[in-house]
Order: sequence, then structure tokens, then C-alpha cells
Amino acid sequence: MIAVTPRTRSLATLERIVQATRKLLASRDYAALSMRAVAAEAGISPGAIYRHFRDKKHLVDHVCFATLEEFERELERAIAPYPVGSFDRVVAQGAAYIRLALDQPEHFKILFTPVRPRPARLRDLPGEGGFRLLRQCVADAMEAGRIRRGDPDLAAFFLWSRVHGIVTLMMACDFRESLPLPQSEVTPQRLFDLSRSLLWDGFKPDPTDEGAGP
Amino acid sequence: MIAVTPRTRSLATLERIVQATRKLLASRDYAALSMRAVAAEAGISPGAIYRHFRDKKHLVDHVCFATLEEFERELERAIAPYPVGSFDRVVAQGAAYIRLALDQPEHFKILFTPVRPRPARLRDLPGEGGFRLLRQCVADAMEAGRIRRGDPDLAAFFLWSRVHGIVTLMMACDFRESLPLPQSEVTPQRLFDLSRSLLWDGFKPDPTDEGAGP
DNA sequence: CTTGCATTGTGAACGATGTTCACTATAATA
DNA sequence: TATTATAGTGAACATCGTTCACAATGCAAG
Repeated sequence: MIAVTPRTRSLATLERIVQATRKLLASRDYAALSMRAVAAEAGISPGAIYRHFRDKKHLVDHVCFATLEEFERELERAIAPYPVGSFDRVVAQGAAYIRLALDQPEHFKILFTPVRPRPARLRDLPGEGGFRLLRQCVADAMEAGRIRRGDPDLAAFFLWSRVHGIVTLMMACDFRESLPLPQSEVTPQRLFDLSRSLLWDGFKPDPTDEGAGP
Repeated sequence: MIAVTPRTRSLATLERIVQATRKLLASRDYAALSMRAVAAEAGISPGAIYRHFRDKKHLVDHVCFATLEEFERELERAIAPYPVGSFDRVVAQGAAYIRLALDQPEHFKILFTPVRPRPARLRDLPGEGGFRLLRQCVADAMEAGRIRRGDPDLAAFFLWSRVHGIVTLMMACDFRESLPLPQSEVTPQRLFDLSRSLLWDGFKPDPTDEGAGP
């Protein structure tokens, strides 16, 4: 708690509103989150929220924005142990992305399901939503010759869409009875690991495989 | 229009409810879709809907289920021109997935954003949500030696999560100012094409690239 | 310290939402 | 034609996001 000198009361309730929203958003989705519940949790009346946020959307946006900042800091922490330019550093970021998304599924969903009519510009998001960090990892690994050289932007997008797809797909559908794995292993993390060799080697047939003609 | 003999009226209104829901869902999302609007569009009173569907969620689920069936038929149609076992057949399915998702974004979002508390079991969806079809394409291509041999289930999941990730990511964020491409080219389809070589060749460094030591 | 004022919080209210229910109109059966 | 299960109505309920006149509060000037 930082020592607050001026505007104590207003800042305190604003913070309480944000905390209440975070707490409720952990167990309810956007539609189920009610302004009255937020107000009750924060110990104020519903109308008071509108002294701090224009409407529900802006309130949730604010909370998600803050979450995204933490998200990026967590990503930075996750890759810190791995040497710059290593493939492991790239992998660690993907694994962290999945872990964070599963840790705070409601925040993740709200961040990445377009509640807002127009998509958020990536440049407007803190740290570009982690994209800058990932691109740098990829560029470093390319420069070090650890991964195939090419356009780092495109490769970073490729990798992001890969982990993002795994998470969103598995949040929406239950694959446990559709994949030949023990049910307990059908998790985003496990499939991220299992499919890494496909990412590494590519879909091009193995040169030693003569196939069945042209 | 099939000739209806018995229960004419009830089937007609049920169909009108479904059609009204489809129409409104094309421009409104789940939260903005109101039962009263559906009723008005169908020309009945709001309460009448509840003679046919338990609640709003079941109504939307029904419509999405039907959409998913069409979705799979479209996928089958999209790959039909390409020979069984070819890589093009796999690619065509991915491209069709993206095209269909962008054609009916509201249906797609509702299909794949967990409005329902528990994720839908893939086996319960018609055609397993297209997974069976994709897996078969992959298995055929492996058998023909057109792509690297391996676990077709895992490879199919890999490919699905790839296209799914591209679509959901680009529906949520605007990448136009973050990728070194003409703005008009920053589309899911274009990035799907551009990133194919990464999929094909993999991230393993090119053998001719000596890199910078171990 | 008191006065004035902008800010903050209140509580009732508005319109709209999903859903229910007693009731009526309808279609199919006897 | 009489009976009966079904389909549809319209008013009502609780809840939602949001607004607004008003009261309480905190701060700066006199």
C-alpha cells in the first residue's frame, strides 16, 4: 500500500472497484458480472461506479488492460532463465502463455474475445500484448542460428497463433475422448509439448521416406 | 419446402424461430440477442419461444449445432477437388476453415467461445466439428508419403489449432500496424498462406546454415 | 475557523432483459 | 360435435445497466 496524501478517498474506492471486479471476474464471465455485484463487493452503491468509469465495458477494459501488463511481466520472468538466442527461450514463452491463460481463464477470455465491436489495435496494448517480446526472442534465435532464418515478425505471429489456437480450442472443446492419449494428459501444456517435433521438423516428408511416387 | 401434413403450425413456428435467430445472430452477438427481438422477427410473442426451447442458451445451441453441420459439409465440399492423400487437400481444408469462420463470425464466435460452463465434448458435435475429416486427410497424406509420417491425431490437432489460432487471434486483435505487410494483406487468409513454409520446413535451422557455434 | 465549491456517493427510478404463469385459442382425436 | 393436449398470449417478476436529482464529503480561499 503506497502512502496516499491527496484524494485519498477517491483513489481508495477506485482501487476497491477494480479489486472487486477482478475478484468477481475470476468466477463469472463478462455477461454474468453485474455492476450491482461489483458495487456490493466494493461496499458502495452501484451509481458510484459511474463516477470512475463511463460504463461496464470501460470498467472491464481497464481491469483487462492492467491484467495484460502483468501478463507481459510474467512472460518476461518466464524466459529470463534461458539464454538469449536459444530455442528454449522461445519454447518457455509459449509454455508460459499457456500456463497464464489457464491460470486466469476469465481474464484471458475477456482479453481475447471481442466484446468490443472493433478489435483492439495491438500497438495500443501494453507491450503489444507480448508480441514484441516474442518477436525479439525469435529474432535472437534466428541470429544465433538456433532456428531457421526468415522473417521474425511472421515467425512470431506463427508461434503466437499456435499457442493461442491450442488454448482457445481446448477451452471451447473437450478433446479427451478424441485423442489417443490418457485422459489426464489431454491438456494444452501436454499437447504443446507433444506437437513440438512437428513444429521443429515441419510437415515436409522425411528425406529417407521414398513415399509412393510423385 | 417439404410438404408438411401433421403438426403444420408448430413446425412452421419452430422453423421461424430458428430462422429469426440465425438472422439476428449475424449482426448481434449472444449477449445482444434478445428473446423479444427473436419473437418479433418470428412474428410471435416472447413466451411462445419457451414452448420450443428451454431457454436462450438452448435456442442458440440448437442454431449453432445446425450451423456446425453445414460447416462440416462446406469443408467436405472444399476439399473435394483435391486428390486424396495430397498436401493440397490438407491445405484446402485449412483455407476453408478460415473462410467459413470469417463468413459467419458470429456463429463461429459462439461455437468456440465457451458460453456454456462446460466445454462441449468433441464427440458430441456433428462430424466431431470437422476433426474426423481433417484427421482422415492427414492420415491419407501420411500414407501417401506426402507429409512426414507420424501420429495423425496429433498432426490433425496441430493443424486445427494453427488455423483456429490465426482466426481467433486476428478476430481479437488488429495486427495491421504490427506486421511488415501492406495493411490490406493483413488477413487470416494471407497469413495462413505466408506462414505455410514455416509449417512445411519447420523451425529447425537450415542444414547449410552453420550458425554461431553450439 | 468558516465559507464556498467541486467532487463523490446515494437511492430511487427508467427502460430493457430472460423467464414464468394463468389464461385463451387452436388443432387433432373420439 | 365434444374432448383434450398443445401452441400462443400478455401481463407480471426479478434483475440488469444506466441516469439523475440530491445529500454528504473533502479541500482551498477568505
